[in-house]
Amino acid sequence: MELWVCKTVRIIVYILASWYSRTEKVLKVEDMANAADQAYEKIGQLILKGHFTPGDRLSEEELSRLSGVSRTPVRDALKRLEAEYFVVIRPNQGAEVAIWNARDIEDLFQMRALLEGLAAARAAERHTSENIDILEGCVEKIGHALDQNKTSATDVFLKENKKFHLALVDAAASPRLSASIANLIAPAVVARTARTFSKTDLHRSNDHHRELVEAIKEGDGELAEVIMQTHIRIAARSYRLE
Amino acid sequence: MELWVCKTVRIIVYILASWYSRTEKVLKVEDMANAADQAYEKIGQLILKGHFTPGDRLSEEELSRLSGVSRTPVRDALKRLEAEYFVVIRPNQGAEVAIWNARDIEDLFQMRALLEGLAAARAAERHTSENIDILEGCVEKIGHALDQNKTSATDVFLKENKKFHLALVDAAASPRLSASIANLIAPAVVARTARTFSKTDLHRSNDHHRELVEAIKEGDGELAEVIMQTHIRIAARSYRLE
DNA sequence: ATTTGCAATTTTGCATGCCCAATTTTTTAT
DNA sequence: ATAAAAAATTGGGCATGCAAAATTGCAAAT
Repeated sequence: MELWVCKTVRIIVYILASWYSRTEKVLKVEDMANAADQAYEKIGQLILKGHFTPGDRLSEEELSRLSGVSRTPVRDALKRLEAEYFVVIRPNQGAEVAIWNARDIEDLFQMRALLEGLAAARAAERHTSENIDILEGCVEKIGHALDQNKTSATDVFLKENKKFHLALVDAAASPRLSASIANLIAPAVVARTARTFSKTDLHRSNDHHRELVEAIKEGDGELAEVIMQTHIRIAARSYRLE
Repeated sequence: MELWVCKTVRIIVYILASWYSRTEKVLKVEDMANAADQAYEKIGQLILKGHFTPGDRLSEEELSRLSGVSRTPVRDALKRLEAEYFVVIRPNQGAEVAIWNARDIEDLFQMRALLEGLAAARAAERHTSENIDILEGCVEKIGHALDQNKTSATDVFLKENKKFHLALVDAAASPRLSASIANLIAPAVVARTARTFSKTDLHRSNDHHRELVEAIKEGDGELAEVIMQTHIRIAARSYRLE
């Protein structure tokens, strides 16, 4: 058993960068017709890739050139990024990349734990059978991928994990809650994009998922809430530890 | 004692409309130079006054005429109102006044309870002496106003209550948390703008405030958190009962 | 009578030009 | 030489014109 732990492959997981990743969002939008979306994606990528670093000033004209659209959709994009705490806009003084400290990250994870916890509780009260099917499907697929010791397990985990969280928030049937949570998820990427997760971490994570589905199916909102809070606070801990 | 209860003046309190009221916001902004702010205020007022009712379509051009500014700042205003859940914007299909049901209101109060609770906990850890001075000043003034049986007690309560909550969120020293909470507070106005509060309710509310300040001064974050959650959930209950 | 397709109108989304506010630089006076 | 004031420059805020998408109305066919 000890041997097994030693053999555990420490997989590099771009956990937060791909969890609810921005690149995924690109793929999800089929046509990419909107100029504003285009600017939003481009600016987000520039920040994530490090072309702009926290504190850098973001000139509308420069962003307009870089993203290939005019200043109007760039302004829209900056507004969206401000809502997601990626940038800070001061009236008449333009925008700059938001600066993060340990406190900010801590607060964000706490906010996520509380709100996603509430979402889990609501999901327990309001779920449909379709919601459950999706959630169980995700748990199933991750479990199956982890049982086989393939390297693709990571990819499956990331994909299905994202799907799971989105489906759970969706099951809460609360547009405002969904919107608030969506705004909290992206920014964690800014401070640190890569994390290492052990296979045991992935197993434990999926155990949480399984427990969540059980609680939701039984309609036990309080239980679902605390499981979700635990789930996210553990993720926050891994995030903290280097 | 029974007599006293009977004599209790049931004060009409535009509790939520003035708690963190929009009209107050107008006064707070000195110059009112921004066209976008102007549009934001005007549209908000039109919704609150009932000129637009939930589900109504909001044409940019019409709003432009009504607010006296061009369509660009109107669009900005609509974006802000969307963030505050006042309106819903669908791509290429314009904006409409958000429709609320009991669930939505319930969720909003829950979200407020959780996030303002977190703010209280953080305030307990991060407060400065200036924060405490402001908080104690508010409690003091409300207490004094309630002791004298003047009708102006209501006005004092509304003003200082608002100040108290803003100061507490400010003491949490978390910009993201402040922003999220700010977005949650305004929309409760939409569904119901007037509430009746008894004098005992006002007393109890200020007792909560007093307890909060004590917990924060002692650095007891957990206590501050549950007090704040209780405080808001009780407000939500009064809100529910007709 | 209901539905489907097409056209006309309405309305949003985007580009661009102008104006004013904020910042920086230069000049002048002490 | 330093500080204050004024001028210039940078850049965001706003208005408006144009193009594309959606809604609506009408007509025709099933």
